[in-house]
Amino acid sequence: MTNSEMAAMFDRIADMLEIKGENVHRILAYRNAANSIGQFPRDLRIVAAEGGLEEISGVGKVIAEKIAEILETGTLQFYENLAAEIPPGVVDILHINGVGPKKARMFWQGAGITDVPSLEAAAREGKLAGLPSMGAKSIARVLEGIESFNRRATDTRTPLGVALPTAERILAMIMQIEGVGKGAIAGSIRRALPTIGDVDLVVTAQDATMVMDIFVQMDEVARVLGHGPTKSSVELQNGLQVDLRVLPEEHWGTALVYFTGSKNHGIKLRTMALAKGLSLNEWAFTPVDGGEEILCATEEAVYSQIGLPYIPPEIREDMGEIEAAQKGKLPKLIQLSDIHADLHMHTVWSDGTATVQEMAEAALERGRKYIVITDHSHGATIANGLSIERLLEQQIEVRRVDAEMGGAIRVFHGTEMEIKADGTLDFPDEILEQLDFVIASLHVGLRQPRVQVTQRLLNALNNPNVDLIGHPRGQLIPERDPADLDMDAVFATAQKTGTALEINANPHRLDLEAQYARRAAEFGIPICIDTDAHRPETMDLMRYGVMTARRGWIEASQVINTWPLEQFMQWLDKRNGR
DNA sequence: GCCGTTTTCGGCCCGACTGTTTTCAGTCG
Repeated sequence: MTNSEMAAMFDRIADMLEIKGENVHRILAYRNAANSIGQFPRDLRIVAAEGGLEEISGVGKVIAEKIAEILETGTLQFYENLAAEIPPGVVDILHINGVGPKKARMFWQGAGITDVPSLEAAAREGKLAGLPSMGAKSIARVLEGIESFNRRATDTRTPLGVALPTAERILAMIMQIEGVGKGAIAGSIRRALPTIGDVDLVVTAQDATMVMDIFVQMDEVARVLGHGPTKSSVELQNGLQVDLRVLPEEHWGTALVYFTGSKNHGIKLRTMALAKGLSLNEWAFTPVDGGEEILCATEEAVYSQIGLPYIPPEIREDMGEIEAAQKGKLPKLIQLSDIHADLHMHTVWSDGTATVQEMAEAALERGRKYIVITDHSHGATIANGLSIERLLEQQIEVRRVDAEMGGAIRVFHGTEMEIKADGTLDFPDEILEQLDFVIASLHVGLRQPRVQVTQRLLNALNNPNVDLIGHPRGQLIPERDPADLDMDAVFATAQKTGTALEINANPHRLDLEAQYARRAAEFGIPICIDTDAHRPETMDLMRYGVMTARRGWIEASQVINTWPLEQFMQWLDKRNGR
């Protein structure tokens, strides 16, 4: 069982305990454990063998024992017992917007409703009307919630690459409204999660009423979920939920911290504030023994009030950032402006849409100082991969373009080579030696058993001609889970060989994802952030890779393609034994 | 169920909006 599958199991336990009406703090404990496990970058089997499960935040004696039972037996008796007691459809009902544990339990035990279709039928046939607190409006709300539930039944979360542009468009529209001062995208988009539950926007205005009225009447709004004086929520036609908060400007700092989250980061800040005798919310710090409120117009002022330096939003996950801040050991995170190169892109030679020349010019326009042309190898038949003959032919063209660019941008020749299903590489060493830069990637056999798929990656790492592993885990967001890789073995090998690992900036990949990138960088493994562009415009997706790297605590010096050209060439020379 | 510069027991962050049992519980973030 993977970490994310185990996290899902603990989340489902929390759901079922909620329906049973268990103690809220016990439920929260399962949720916190699920959250920690889901973000944990190491294989729990190894951690369990080392006896270190209880060192994971939110995992105590009881949950550690449950993890061990899952690892040993493949299942958990506690979970099975709950699942036997509570029909699975009742847990689905809990996930309908507007239905919480109390109503889910009431529908089940009060009316014998055990799945979403029968809830919908009961609502339409008027059978909910007799239940407590189910007036006409509540019934209509349930039906709307079911409609939305069915629409997002396949994937509940939206890729960052879809949510961020939508959020930017809507925020820009709101900023046009008279009286609006500051505005920002907050929540999980600002923290750069690879997938987003809903869009959180915060703006300042002295009079929120007009802002709210315009917001809920936007053209692309499908329905209004809530419409209050400081907070409104809408669902867009594309299914995305957008929450807007409006506050006067003097509350900007506290509001932005509050709505950026994460929840656990915020809880820790509020707990620290309480230790100083201050209650913290989105409006202000309030002394608990009375006295004047302390307003913060900036986020810096909020952190300063708690005695901390500013913490960048991407690492606000309660994953050690507060402790690092206390010790003055926060990383100096990479920025988009640090990027000088793009080392993974495709052209018409394989499955790209532009020529070598056009890609070089597009990269130059974007301020890149050097690039590598890395078309697919012949094993990637579906992508029109290059034979050895075509690869060598392409090299002549790349050299010509490089010369013609006159030094304004350097254009290197490389490949994105298949790691074949049998574990061998697609080009022989004598060919690889003629290339400037070699990426090896998994595209096939991603569902192979753990030992087999891991060994293929280790084979590639152990080849001295391979400089970079492209999108190491092989996930596609949101539709394909990563390969079942032993990442501890991958990191140990990459550390030994000095091979770089990629953060693929394409929002459908974001691979390595942040928690693995963070661990790789801790191992001293070089990181490379690439767009994997198949057309000139997709070079603009670099920002998603940088956001992911920031979320992984990564500094510019750890990223190859922030280096000046000379440093990059020295690194290549050293790898090639020159 | 977790956790500790108040604590190994007794706490566990905080507020907005909605609908309804009209004074507050349920839901959400």
